[in-house]
Amino acid sequence: METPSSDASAPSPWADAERIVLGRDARGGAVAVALDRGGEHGRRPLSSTELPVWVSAREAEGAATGRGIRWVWSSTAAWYSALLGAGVRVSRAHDLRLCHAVLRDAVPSASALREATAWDGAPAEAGPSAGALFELDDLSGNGAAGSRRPGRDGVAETVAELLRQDAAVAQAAHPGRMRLLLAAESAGALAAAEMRAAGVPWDAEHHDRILRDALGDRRAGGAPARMTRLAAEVREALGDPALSIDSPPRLLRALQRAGIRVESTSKWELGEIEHPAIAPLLEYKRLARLLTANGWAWLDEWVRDGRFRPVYIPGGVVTGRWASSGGGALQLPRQLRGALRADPGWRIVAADVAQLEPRVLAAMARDERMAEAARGRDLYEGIVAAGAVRTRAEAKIAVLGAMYGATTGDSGRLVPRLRRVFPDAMALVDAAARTGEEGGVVTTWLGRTSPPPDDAWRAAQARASRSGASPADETRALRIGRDRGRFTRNYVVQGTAAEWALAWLADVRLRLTRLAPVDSGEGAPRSGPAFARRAHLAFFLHDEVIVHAPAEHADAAAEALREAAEAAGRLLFGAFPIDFPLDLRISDSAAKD
DNA sequence: CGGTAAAGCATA
DNA sequence: CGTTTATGCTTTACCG
Repeated sequence: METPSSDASAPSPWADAERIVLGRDARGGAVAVALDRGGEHGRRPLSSTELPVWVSAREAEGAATGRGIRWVWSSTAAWYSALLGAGVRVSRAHDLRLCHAVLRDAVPSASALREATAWDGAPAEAGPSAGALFELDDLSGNGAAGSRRPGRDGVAETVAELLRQDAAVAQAAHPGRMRLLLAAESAGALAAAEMRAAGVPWDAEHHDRILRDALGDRRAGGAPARMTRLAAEVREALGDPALSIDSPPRLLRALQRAGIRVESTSKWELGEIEHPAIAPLLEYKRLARLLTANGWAWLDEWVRDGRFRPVYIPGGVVTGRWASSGGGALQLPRQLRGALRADPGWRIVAADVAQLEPRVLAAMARDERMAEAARGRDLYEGIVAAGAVRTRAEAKIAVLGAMYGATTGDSGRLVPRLRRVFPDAMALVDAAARTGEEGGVVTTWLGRTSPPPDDAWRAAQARASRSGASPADETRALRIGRDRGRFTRNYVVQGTAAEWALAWLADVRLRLTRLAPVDSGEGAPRSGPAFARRAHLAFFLHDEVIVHAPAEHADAAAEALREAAEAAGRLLFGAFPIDFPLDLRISDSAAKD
């Protein structure tokens, strides 16, 4: 039930396609409602067996006519996971729950939308350990439907919410940009569901080898060999044979008893100390972290049949970045990247954007000099060449300080030099910080809007502005204000970078559908759904995309990644001369050198 | 005993 | 040449 690939051009994620709403009727069965400009024109009940067949047929028709379909549903995590489980893939969607969250904050005048509070909050979704994806029967009311939020999947409510969202988009500050944002957000949800279904190709034996090399042999009922030995060295050096190293308070007391003057057991504080206990202790902590976070227990829980299946949460971070739940997909240590390994006959095509955030800042601010410094490979070298600072290391610290709001140390000292050379870029982040300090909201390039100040901010400001406020109240209000300023300063940059990355991901996803599937048999993936028989997205991490591709399509996949990056830049910033160069690697694994 | 906070560290 | 943004996860400590 593959959707056919078009020969020449990939479908656009942004196209103004025909919309078909999927919802549930009173008995819980699926219903499709076709909408065009004049309104509803056709309604069709679908049994749980008809649904995937019908969706697949409409999708194929849409591809053939060139106009395409945009599927509108309450939640991609629920509806699309079920369709994928039945082997059906779609090109475009509109995820009402995700788009509701964006519009609610971005268009405060859309009161009908704000009042539809059933759309707030988390989606009904399968738990991370459930393993099984959603069943179609859940959508037709026979399964765990009782546990789902009522009132959101109903077809009337689904159509009503879409109309509220259409009205809200029209009221947005920049409706065109908002449409792009909603399409990007929804495309990201499709990609997340597909990546979960396909899984990250994961070599459990290689992972096990990394663990044994680092930790030593596995011991039943105890810590691995090397950890046990390091722990003994630490106890010996501290003269405390019974010390429990895993307990920070006990460890801290033991360190202090041994005459080591530290206030915490953190590695950056310990790193300053010269004492025979320190080296084995730091090594022990490093290994303990590896064991508990990504050790054999993680492998047993999260890797099955050569695939790691993380749970992505699109839009899970206020800035629009994805979050994850279970599996820790967004915190995979670099040490384990080598276990992300292609199937036999396949390749890992890994791409990441060099210095995405400052490039995005240059483009948003229309800062020509900063864009010039960014042209080519390394933005930090460009900043040195522009004369702002003397070395690449200084440039990096200065740029991070500018985007994070550093005020102290070398970072804070270097930021003013950046301000002299790139006044437009700095004015943008400085203004965002000022707005945040004053309690205002800021928006990304496409219009995602930061949350309003929280209760702590309002309470602190209120206390400080009373007559008779103490100096302590004023200091506290100032500090909380600055904290919020650093948040909004970073929000506009991190959020716009997330938009660029979503646009990139969405475009890559559809470009890859141009590549033909490979036959089962030799070179076919070891496991996974039918759509994963061709080059497919395997991993996404803020500014990095990994594609799993048949060896013969690896170069084409790399080209798709490059073309999509260029397209994303043009989509967001038009003709403004900013480029987004990629680090591209084609290899058997995702290990970095 | 169960739920939550905090520490600490991994990622961008 | 620095610790400033956003997260998730595991462990221990602590509270009712």
